[in-house]
Amino acid sequence: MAVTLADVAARAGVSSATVSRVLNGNYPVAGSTRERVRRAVAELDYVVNGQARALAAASSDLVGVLVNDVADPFFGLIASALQREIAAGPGRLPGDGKLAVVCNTGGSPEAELTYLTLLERQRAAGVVLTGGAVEDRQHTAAVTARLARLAASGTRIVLCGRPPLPDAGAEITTIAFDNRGGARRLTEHLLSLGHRRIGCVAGPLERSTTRHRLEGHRAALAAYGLAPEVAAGEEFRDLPGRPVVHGGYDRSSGYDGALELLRKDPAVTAIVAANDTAALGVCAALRDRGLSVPGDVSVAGFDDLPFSVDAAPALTTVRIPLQEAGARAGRLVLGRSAPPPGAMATVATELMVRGSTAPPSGSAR
Amino acid sequence: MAVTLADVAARAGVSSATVSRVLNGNYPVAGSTRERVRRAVAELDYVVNGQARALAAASSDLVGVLVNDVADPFFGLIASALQREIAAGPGRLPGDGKLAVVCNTGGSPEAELTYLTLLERQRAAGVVLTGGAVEDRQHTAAVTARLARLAASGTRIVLCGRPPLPDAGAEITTIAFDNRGGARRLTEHLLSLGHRRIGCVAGPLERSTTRHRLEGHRAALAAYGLAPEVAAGEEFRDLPGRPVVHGGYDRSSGYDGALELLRKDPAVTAIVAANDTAALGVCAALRDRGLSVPGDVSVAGFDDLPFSVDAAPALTTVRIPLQEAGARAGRLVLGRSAPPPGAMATVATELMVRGSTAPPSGSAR
DNA sequence: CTGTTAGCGCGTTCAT
DNA sequence: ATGAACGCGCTAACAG
Repeated sequence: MAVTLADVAARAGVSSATVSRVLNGNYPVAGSTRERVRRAVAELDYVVNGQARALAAASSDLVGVLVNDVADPFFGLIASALQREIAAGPGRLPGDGKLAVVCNTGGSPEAELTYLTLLERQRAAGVVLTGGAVEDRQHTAAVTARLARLAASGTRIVLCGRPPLPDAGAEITTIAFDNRGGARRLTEHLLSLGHRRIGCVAGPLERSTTRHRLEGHRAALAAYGLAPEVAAGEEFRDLPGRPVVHGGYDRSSGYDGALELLRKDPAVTAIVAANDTAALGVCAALRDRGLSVPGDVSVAGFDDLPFSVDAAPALTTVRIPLQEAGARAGRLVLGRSAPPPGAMATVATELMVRGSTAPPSGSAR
Repeated sequence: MAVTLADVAARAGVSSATVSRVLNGNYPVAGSTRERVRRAVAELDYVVNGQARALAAASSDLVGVLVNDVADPFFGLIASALQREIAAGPGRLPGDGKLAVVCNTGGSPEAELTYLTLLERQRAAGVVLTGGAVEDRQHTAAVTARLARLAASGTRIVLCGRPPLPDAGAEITTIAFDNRGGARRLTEHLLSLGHRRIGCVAGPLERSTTRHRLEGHRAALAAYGLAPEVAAGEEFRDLPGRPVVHGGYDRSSGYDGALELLRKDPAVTAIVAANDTAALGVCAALRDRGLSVPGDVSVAGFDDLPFSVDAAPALTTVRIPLQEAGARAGRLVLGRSAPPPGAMATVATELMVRGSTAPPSGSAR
């Protein structure tokens, strides 16, 4: 069996309480005693039992990080920055080191709830939910209820890259991404280049990120008099000459979406993709159709993932400071930094213009 | 405070032991009693305390997955497949659902040991170490010792994408990648195209993956009479006309490495990169130098990550079935599938020839 | 089938 | 400054 506190105590000739005090350093212990205990710990290769400690102290050092897709660098970048931030490191207290638990929901609402249960069961110190939320009334209510309970029991909750949950109380801090503004600037960029027939290969339906990006897109069109303003909650339908199709955030969704878009409107001169990965698929589909980018069709992505600059041509996209956001979420979930006013901060996004967008071929130069 | 077993028991008018039995379903309970307990659980929104359960049952449902870089899709793909495999799912027993804890070591030996301690403290059900190992005598010994102790205390250990640890006993199962064979076939491909001055922008020094890929590279050269066989353990030095530089697995390392390589030997006609991400950096550096790929210089990557096919030109690379390997590691760490003979399996790698490699410009066609 | 009784390993009183 | 004793919430052995 594993070595326990009592073993160490026996070896050091003290009581287990003393060993506990030495280990946690939160109580005065005589120097010589401390030394003896330290030696015994080393000699026995003692490692505290996390569950016993958590049970007795009613606290744990686990921080859950829910992501929609670990294989997607979007989440990887957030998670790695977050993990770096909360791990024990030089210049930080040893007990401060929390263990980030990256949980892959695959975008499934059920998996999300399952993981929240698991984390509640583990009495996690904190939970960070990253990326777009599934906007289903019932699911939102279920998540809200679970998070409220977690928060009530002392678990710190942070939302990173998803909209705030107004009904959950003020205990939940939100770091939102300005997807709407970024999308708007992106479409404005295309419009200013002269594009008028702009298609969207959007993300999954009912995902908050998808909705926000489409809202920004529509706002830009509306500003050019090309689309009616869409009231909140209203659905996004195709407009003549401005088709929209939905898919996932992966390359093949982009590929298929582009083909579908071309079927709907063969005359589009620009395509806005759900994200950079999908944009690569869009480019591939266009290439396979014999269309050049940006000669025949301009293509834009979103997120500015590291590989975007190496695509052919380099992708025009919208940069989200994912690492900064992840690090900040880490500080917030530890309580190391104070929540922003209103428990909510929006991180700015930045338009990155590169080679994949250009004036439409028929435009006067 | 949180609802406890006793609360549920009181509410249902039974003993806590009965509630425990209903929850775990590992003991006969009368149907009517079970129903009453179920109702009480639902009404009270009861969630078991994981630590208490783990403490009492001396087991936990945590599986640690150590990765060198969560932001790198190489690890993301392994981790997501693994997590999918070990999570509770349809057609699996509910208690079977384990929680994968993705731990980001950043390639740091200290972080690796820290996480192993943390996982030991949590009495993890299993630990999977993925990706190349740091080949330092002392560190290897430390890791081996820790893993041996973990294994002895019942934690299942699986190595995925790193070489076996011979001294740790047979309890540790290894899924190795055939980096050596893949690298060899890759360099053979370049040689057969007519390249003779081939540079390497290799991975970090002392990383097992780096060593294996370089060994394969050298083996191919040797087969063409272009390099002396290198004895095991011997260092890799430059050969005339076949320069090697070391860096990380990121894009900027590839970029810098390519520039350094060109300084060492401006006449190289082909460059083998540490992985696909670095290869993109290599291509960018060549482009910035006014060299075309593959016109002036051929470039090859490794891993065949999803974006490789969309690079310009598409990358010739070596495919590793990362998802299959991750899923297999998941099954092994759960004990759901039997270890291979010798506790070690090697997954094959496959050469993917694409547009980034071509005969050298001066070659007779 | 169900209740009672002991711990699991540790933190934390309360004494000393 | 140190030790003894209790309890965290749950499972498992033993009765009944």
